[in-house]
Amino acid sequence: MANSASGDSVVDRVVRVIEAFPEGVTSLQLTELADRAGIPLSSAHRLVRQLSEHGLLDLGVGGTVRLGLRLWELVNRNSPTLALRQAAMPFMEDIQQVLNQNVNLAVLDGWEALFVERLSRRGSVANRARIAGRMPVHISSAGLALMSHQSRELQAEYLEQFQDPSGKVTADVVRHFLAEAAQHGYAQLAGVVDPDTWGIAVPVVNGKRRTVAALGVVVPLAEMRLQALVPALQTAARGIGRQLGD
Amino acid sequence: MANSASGDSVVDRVVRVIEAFPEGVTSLQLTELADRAGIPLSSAHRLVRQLSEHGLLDLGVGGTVRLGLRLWELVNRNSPTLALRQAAMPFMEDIQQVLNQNVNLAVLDGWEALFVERLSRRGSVANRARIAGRMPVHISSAGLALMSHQSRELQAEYLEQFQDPSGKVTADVVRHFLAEAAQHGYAQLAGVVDPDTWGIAVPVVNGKRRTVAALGVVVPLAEMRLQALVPALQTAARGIGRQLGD
DNA sequence: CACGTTCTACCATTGAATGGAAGGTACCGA
DNA sequence: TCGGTACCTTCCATTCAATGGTAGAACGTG
Repeated sequence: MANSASGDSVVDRVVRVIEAFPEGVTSLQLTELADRAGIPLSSAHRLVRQLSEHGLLDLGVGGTVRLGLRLWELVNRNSPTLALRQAAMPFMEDIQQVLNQNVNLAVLDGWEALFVERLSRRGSVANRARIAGRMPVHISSAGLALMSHQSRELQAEYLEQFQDPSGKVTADVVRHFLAEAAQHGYAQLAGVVDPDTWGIAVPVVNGKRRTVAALGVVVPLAEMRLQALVPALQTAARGIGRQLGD
Repeated sequence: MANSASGDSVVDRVVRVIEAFPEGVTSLQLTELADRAGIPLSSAHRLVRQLSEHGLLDLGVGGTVRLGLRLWELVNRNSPTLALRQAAMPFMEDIQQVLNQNVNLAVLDGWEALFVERLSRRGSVANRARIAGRMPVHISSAGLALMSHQSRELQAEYLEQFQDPSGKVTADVVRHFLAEAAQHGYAQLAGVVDPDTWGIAVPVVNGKRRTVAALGVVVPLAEMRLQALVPALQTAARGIGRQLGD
């Protein structure tokens, strides 16, 4: 026994500690954290204490561990999506005002759409699609809008490895969706979380003609009017793209 | 020379790498990063590569280093301020709709107010007070609102160490501000970034009667109407506090 | 084409990280 | 009141992972 019996580096462990928090959980007991991260308690304790001395974690009195405010601050100040979000925010507010629907902004990460910003429909009670949430490409309008405007190579690679865990969707179906989205310039899809809602998303293209994000809305089926929604979204998306430069 | 000639641990270095990004800067060259973090280039390179393999950083082709999307995702999913922001968001939108002013939400971290959420006034061009920004307690209405409702001990400790770098404000002046804020139940202060604006903030109190946040607005001097602003803020703040529980 | 700059890879050296064990502390139910 | 359990925290001899000087590769530039 010495520098890690399990053969992982300090960096590995730091990552595992941060990753150990289940989605939406903000605090964990030290023992549970050590357990989840697969680190011996004494090592976990030392590591957590070190990190909390730097403010990346917050080790409370009874062994309660939270992510540190300082970490949140650093990440949000220097976030890779900072410029995107700043450029998009005013346009997203426009959409929110004009259409009065839930508006969201997503980027592609791996084979998933990662939602980086969101504005709720005024008066809406629950806002399901949380910020920093993920959705697989093939079951989100944002994902389809993003993927349908990527390079042929990336799309091929995506379709190559595609496999729907539930077995409901085949690669051919997805291929069809992507082709349709590429042709129309927007993607639409029946809501997954809520069957009575539809998602519509359009690509956001930067100065280099690269699709860097998708701007979308989630609307109740009853209010689904493509003729009204798509032009508004496309206009806003073009505005965002112009702000981005690059 | 061996495990760090400078005598710092791996954890120290991981922290310094993340902290190396200046405010608002999203990408850094490897050499500059190593320089800023005070780490030998070869070590920095190895460390960055390890972190980027886990997605905490993103090491681009030409040695361009960014914070990783995964880090942003993890931090925002499990942020210590998640519950607070979720509880506050609807009320902040109410304020935005009713008063049509910049609305912000801050927590106390050290002797500074850390802004954790923000909604811009509709139609406002520049949104100065960035999210994840900090302001010293004594020159922000949010800071004063927060500090004025902390325990006597903490306030004493704060005033004890207080020193204004610019030398314009004395501890006695701050003491007076705090007393006033505590008495009135809100804090007001002339804008620091912009002399023609005023900040007004009220404390957000959770179920345990602990002041956990401050809800505030920034208004142009011409639209400064305490009679209208304070009751609205206080009502929203009580609503947030009720949602919080604890 | 030579020079400066930056990124990347290698590898012998060594002290920082490891984790079992033992000491605290708080809480519970009998 | 008292044993029992379940945490958190500290200690310290062992040892292997991290270190960083060095050198090569890949640029761009005057």
